[in-house]
Amino acid sequence: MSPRETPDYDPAAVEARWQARWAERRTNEPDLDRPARPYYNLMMFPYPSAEGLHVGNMFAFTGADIYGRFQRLQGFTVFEPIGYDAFGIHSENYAISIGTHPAKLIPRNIAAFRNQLHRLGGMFDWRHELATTDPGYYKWTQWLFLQLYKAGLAYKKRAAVNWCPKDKTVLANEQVIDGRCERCGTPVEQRFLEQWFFAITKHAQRLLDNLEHLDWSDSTRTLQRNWIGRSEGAELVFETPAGQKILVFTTRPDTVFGATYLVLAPEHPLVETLTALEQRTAVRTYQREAQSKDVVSRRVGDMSKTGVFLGSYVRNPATGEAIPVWIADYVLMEYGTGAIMAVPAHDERDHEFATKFGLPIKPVVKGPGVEPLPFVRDDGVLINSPGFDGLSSAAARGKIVSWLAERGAASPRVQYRLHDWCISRQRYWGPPIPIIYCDSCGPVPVPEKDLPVILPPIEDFRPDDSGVSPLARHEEWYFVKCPQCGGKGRRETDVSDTFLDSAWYFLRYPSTEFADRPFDPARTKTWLPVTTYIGGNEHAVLHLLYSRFTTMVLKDLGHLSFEEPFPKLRAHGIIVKDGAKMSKSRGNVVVPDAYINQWGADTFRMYLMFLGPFQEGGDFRDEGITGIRRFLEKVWTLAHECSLTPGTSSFRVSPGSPSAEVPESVVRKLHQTIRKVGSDLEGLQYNTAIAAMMEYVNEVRAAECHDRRAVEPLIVMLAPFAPHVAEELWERLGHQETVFDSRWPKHDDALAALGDVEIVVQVNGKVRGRLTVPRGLTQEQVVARALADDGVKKFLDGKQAKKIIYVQDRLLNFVV
RNA sequence: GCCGAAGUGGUGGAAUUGGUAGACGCGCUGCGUUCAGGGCGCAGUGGGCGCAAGCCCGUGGGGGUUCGAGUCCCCCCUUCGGCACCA
Repeated sequence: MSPRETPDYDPAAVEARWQARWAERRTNEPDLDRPARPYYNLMMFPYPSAEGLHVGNMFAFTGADIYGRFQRLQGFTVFEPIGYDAFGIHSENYAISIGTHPAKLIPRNIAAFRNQLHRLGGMFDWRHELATTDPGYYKWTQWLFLQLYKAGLAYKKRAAVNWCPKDKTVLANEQVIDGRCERCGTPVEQRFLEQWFFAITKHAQRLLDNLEHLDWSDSTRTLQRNWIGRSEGAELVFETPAGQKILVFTTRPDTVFGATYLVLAPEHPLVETLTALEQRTAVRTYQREAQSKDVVSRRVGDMSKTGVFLGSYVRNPATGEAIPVWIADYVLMEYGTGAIMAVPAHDERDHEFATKFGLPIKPVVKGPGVEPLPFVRDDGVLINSPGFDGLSSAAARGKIVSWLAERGAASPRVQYRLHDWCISRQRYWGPPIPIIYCDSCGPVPVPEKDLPVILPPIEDFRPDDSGVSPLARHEEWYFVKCPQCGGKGRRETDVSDTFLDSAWYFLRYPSTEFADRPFDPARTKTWLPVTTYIGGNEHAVLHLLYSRFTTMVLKDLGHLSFEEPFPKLRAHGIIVKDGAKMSKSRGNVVVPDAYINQWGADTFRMYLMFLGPFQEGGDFRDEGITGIRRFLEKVWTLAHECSLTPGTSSFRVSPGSPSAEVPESVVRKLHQTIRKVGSDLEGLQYNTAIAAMMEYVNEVRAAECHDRRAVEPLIVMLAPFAPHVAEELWERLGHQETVFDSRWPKHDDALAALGDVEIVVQVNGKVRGRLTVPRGLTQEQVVARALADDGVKKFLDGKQAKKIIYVQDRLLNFVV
């Protein structure tokens, strides 16, 4: 049989053809109402920047798409939606910088993204595309706010906030990196504004506990655990002579006998009453300084201790001694009670402060051995603590708290580092928070029937430094009748945080066509929670925590039947270039479109996956891409060289036993490859899966095997990685249906173990020979053969082996 | 400072989880095809010594456990992420 003429592989033509065909045949549109085996394959949606999808996005989406396509070949009905996280400061700032209105810019960016996503060949169900900027979407973001408001989980408070003087807006703590604005790098200042918060701390313990049962990586769970920051300790009461109680939080109640002074945060409400007359000026000056200090110097920059004595004293509940009260900005109002008992002998910060201001240092814990530090940080044995001396720190903690509790001076307490979620943004490009302030009724939620509160089109959307959102300048929008009494009202002018948009988008995807509900109960029951969520580790904390919180609340309110949205999460790594993160300033940004044009999407997809382990990322070097292209060319040729023997036109999962057409070496390698590629795909180890397919191709070529039964399973395995060329070859091999409606080939362990094995023979752990023997020999049989081997004989040198170690079919070691 | 991850050829990275270190790819070298270039094919490619067979060394550094260590234990160094005056 003469091989057919092999046409050139033209990726551009193949890819255009199949993208059109997928759309035409609705290949990627599963039946959402009656799926056989629903599988919700979710990837983190992108923010549509003006630069277009970057290599990092493509890497992430390709890896997630491969996973979805693989699950489909396993027989699942896979729903793989995509959308755009299009509100937010980043979009708005970019619009400002190029002098365009975001309402014009964003649709343009989305169109460009959509185009790129098509070209990448993802298995997206385009019927369910969404954008958070669509009023049909943010109507329900506002609805979500109202549900939290009604449940008492959304509240307003005046709070010190991070203020970026350049972006002229409040930043969430999370948007402050090293005391600087995450976006523009400007040092952040402190301001006080009325802000909307979500009471996420109410669920801190639940968010922490549930982590135990999630199929997430340990590192991601650890990040969340640290972010929630649970500390166990006690609240102790220190009384003033006038009987006022000051509460402090401590994790070290065992050191209370060593508390020689007390420190309040400068903003602490009791500072006023505890300040002695003669200290009033000094205290006020210090308070003013602390407040005007920007967050950089208070939190990060200058860590040297400052403070002022208030001129008054409180009683240490353990010793009964009067100890001085100070204020210092190393004590933070936001954490604990805003007050600490200072134990300079056992805390580094207190030690520094006490040394600087000449305060007494009283050791109450004896550490093990000689201490290199001037203070003992670690647990030890108590001293100078009447009634408790000799106890270990751990034992003393409980006993001292109980002892003080009897006199009402202590109670156990758990403290979290997590703060409530500030969702207010004094900006334009976001969903308006649906609240109306009425002169007589106060704050009134916008009735659900009046949603969405449309973001009004305003020409000058730029923020100014008034601390008030630009929306306040739009008078027709701003002034509104109170929905309760019909009186004069004004709208809330803050918009909500982008993280709120993305905290529920996965609930919307299956239900995008329903205008009258955020998520359809039947669809939600079928598709949620998300089967597998794949995304970047940069969202390990905030997005994932907020989504978990939102889901939890919706469950409590009866809208959902589950409380964890992402039972299975996989995080991918990042793509670097020349060992450094890609960035415009470094000038090492890779523009992916050029690569797709030059090499085709299939080659590009596979190359990205071959760079390194998906979950770790890798270094982008364009030299390597030729290797993938050569591989696809080889597969192309192999498929065309197959003999199309009549009677074998339907797909066979395996060529069966070795035959004249398919030799043993190919059969064995095929089954090994099916096994390896399948388990690698399940574990997202795409780089080694590709290597395994390459090895298989090398084997088939070396054996000069031209049988379709050796090639068809390869095409199926290749399909998740290079869907276009796989479809093309599948069709050319005579199949009518999409390759994605076929099934993953089944491997047979017996066929994967065909033939002889090589056994390594060692003498004293060093390799001295190799034997090719039939599988399954006993130790005696292998030893006999090994002793006949010249190389082995030489090293045994006539000596008797003291010990022989035999690993079946693998290794034999003589110890002499 | 605290928490986490990682250090393997010229290079990106493999290694059945304690059992042949360097799979697969890139690059490089030689040969072939070619007017030439590219492409493709074949062979080689961790370091040292050697004509060769072969021997010795080798997974950041040092020590240990083991018949056997890239893998486990202890100490140290470096890099990258996260948190950071959180009491």
